[in-house]
Amino acid sequence: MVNQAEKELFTNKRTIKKEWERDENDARGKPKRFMDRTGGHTSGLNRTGKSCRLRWVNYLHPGLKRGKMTPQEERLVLEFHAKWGNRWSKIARKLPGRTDNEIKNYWRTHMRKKAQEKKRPASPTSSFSNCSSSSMTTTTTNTQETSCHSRKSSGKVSFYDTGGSRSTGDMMNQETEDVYSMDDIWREIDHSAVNIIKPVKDIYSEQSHCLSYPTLASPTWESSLDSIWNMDADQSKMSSSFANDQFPFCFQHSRSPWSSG
DNA sequence: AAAGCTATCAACCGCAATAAC
DNA sequence: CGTTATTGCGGTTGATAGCTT
Repeated sequence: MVNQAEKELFTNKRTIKKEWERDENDARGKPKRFMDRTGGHTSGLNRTGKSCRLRWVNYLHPGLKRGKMTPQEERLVLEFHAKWGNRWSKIARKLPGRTDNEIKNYWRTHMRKKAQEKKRPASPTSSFSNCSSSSMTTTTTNTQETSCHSRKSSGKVSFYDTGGSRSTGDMMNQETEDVYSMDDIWREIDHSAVNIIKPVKDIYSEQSHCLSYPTLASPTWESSLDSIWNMDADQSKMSSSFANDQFPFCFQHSRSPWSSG
């Protein structure tokens, strides 16, 4: 949680450094990596505007939830991933307080776990170690569309890219030998999990474009954050205007507050 | 207690799209 | 209208905490 004084540190880019110094020993106590390998402007910081922005979005944002995913959230991630594949930002918009990065990380861990368990000799209790094992949902078809969407240009193949029937690169081939393939995982999910859980739509109205979560990290920010998390893919096009509306304190300049130029 | 292993998650990379000049 | 800067995104890496042996 970032208090008012901390928020105000963002009022202009010059204060970011202060915030950074303060944050250096933040609650988690983890040392941060301050290397900037992008070679951009750093404004005396070992940070670019870009990395500042990223850190705000993924870590410092007062509306972010902390802690483990709830069973509901896990379910939602699975549901929406089945729908949209690796469209993490889109999924994140449906999960108030969660970032695409967080969801991505979760998914990666999650799928790795699944892969490992699956790889083990068939065990009758084989499932995810958490409740999400029973929360897998129906379709896998859209994952193909997904992977088309991901990595438009580089053609890299991700470990956690659920891949579908996409042509597999070297990495995937390797995985077939070393690790349980994502295709297999999805097949497994298909076979085992259909109808196990109540469809997400029954829990949260999709029409609302957002899940009305009972708690947000910051009540003060709730209303504004709602609109952030409510943003749909198309709405996100308006992100620039959102920036001005939601974070007036940090967007005093017409250009980005993160830029150091 | 120490070493090895695993899980977690913040941050980096690089590309594309968009905005500002 | 071209150039440059910024933002958004998905993929990936690596440090570290915590667990196991």
